[in-house]
Amino acid sequence: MAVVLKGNINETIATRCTSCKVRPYSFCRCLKEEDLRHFAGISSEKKFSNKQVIFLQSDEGKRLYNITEGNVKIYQLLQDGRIQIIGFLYPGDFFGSYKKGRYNYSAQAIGDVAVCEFKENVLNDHMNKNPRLSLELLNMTTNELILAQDRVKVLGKLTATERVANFISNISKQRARIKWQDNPISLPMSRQDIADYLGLTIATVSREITNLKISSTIKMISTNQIYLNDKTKLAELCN
Amino acid sequence: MAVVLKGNINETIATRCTSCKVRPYSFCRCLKEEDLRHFAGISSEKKFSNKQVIFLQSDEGKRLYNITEGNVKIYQLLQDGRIQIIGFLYPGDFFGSYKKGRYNYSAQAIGDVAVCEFKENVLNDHMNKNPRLSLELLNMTTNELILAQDRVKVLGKLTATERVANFISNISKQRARIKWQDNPISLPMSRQDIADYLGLTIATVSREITNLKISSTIKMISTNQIYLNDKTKLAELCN
DNA sequence: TGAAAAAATTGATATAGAACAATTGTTTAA
DNA sequence: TTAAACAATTGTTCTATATCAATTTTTTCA
Repeated sequence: MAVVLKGNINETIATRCTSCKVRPYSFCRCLKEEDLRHFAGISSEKKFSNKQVIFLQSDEGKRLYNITEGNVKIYQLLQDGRIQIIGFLYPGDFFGSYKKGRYNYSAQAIGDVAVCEFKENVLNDHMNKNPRLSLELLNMTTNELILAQDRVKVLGKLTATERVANFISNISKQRARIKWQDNPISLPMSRQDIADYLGLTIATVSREITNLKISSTIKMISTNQIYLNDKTKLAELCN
Repeated sequence: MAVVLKGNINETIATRCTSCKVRPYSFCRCLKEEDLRHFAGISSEKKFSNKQVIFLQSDEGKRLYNITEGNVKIYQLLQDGRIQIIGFLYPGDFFGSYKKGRYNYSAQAIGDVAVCEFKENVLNDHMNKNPRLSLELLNMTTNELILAQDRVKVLGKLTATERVANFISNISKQRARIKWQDNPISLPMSRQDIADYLGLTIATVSREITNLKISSTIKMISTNQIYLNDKTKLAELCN
């Protein structure tokens, strides 16, 4: 926490953006230092606590978000209460896509969360003036698309064992990407969330985790802390 | 076919683009008439026949495609031969996303297909000069992302009945979007393809179609031609 | 046109994972 | 610190869909 001011010290005007720790992983990384002041002006910071709703699928889609702290789950709810978690998002992830004015999913905080909120029309204006920004957002959206397509494969063809192995392996990789400790890993979400994400039930997820323990592919440090004992074995189980 | 020349007749220089019938549905719709000549120069037309491979997942990802005619299936192959079809693409659809230089899926023609092929670096250059283009491609990619996320829900939570109903309903909607006849609809792909798309087996898909016939929700005109008898009932089955 | 091949349908059986339920482990807060 | 509430694990049974297999229908091409 003491290093937060690093880099600001010699600047006349410090903004949220100039000291933002997730900028290297966010779409705004393409902006030049001199653009940041204005950019900070078109967004506002918002905070959410565990289980707080950021928006619902039925809300009018007018705002877009970038995570600066914590994790967010995005999910679709069916009429009869069935839930499908579309994704668990990390710092630097951009979300809030909508169609015909409605969001395509609901979004909820997992633990404490901070986001940058953008008004859709203001951000669009800014992208028109800053072509680099739309190109960067295109790159990020393309990456998200690739992730979604991989999830289609997971849910369409993989067995329960493969899904859970994949899940653990991906979390480790995801954490490495944003320079977090990638072993042991902590799971910020509940077993129910994991089940709703993988298209399984709690019981099946729990049994598969038990199997991974038995084969000593993983070791549980606590319910939500997993040490990857044997990454090779884990990779083999992924498919 | 006689109408192909319509609109070209008074132009000094006709290009593929000026007479292109899918431009209203493609990312290039944002270009001005005077840009088209140059744009036609940076792409080349390619044709494929049924089951011909457009690219494999293992190929070096350097080219991007826009469908001008026919349907394309994109799919991922697992080591042991399992296949998951990620999507069936239509005229106007853009594809070829890749990560770390490799495509994220393989692409194969269904029936006769024509595409515009772009070299990735040339298209990128063009987007830098034409910011409208990256914004348009961002919009299209966002829509694709929304479709992929809906597929996550279908494969993660819907029953076989719901999946097949959804599939038929979506094809009808998709056809309406590009101004094709939306009832009856024709299915350009085989039952095996439908199964690999929905995460089911041929047998299950066949049984579900039979059920839809029995409940007279649909009527089969031929194996690949379906008349939607009762769209309300079909919508109810969707979830 | 008609025989061979391929695709789709339908039937019988098996099974992965769901559903339901009981137990154990972990937080929470008084 | 301890009981109440909640979350996770484990056990048992059930079911939706897979698998295997036999027809039937459609397509291909000689």
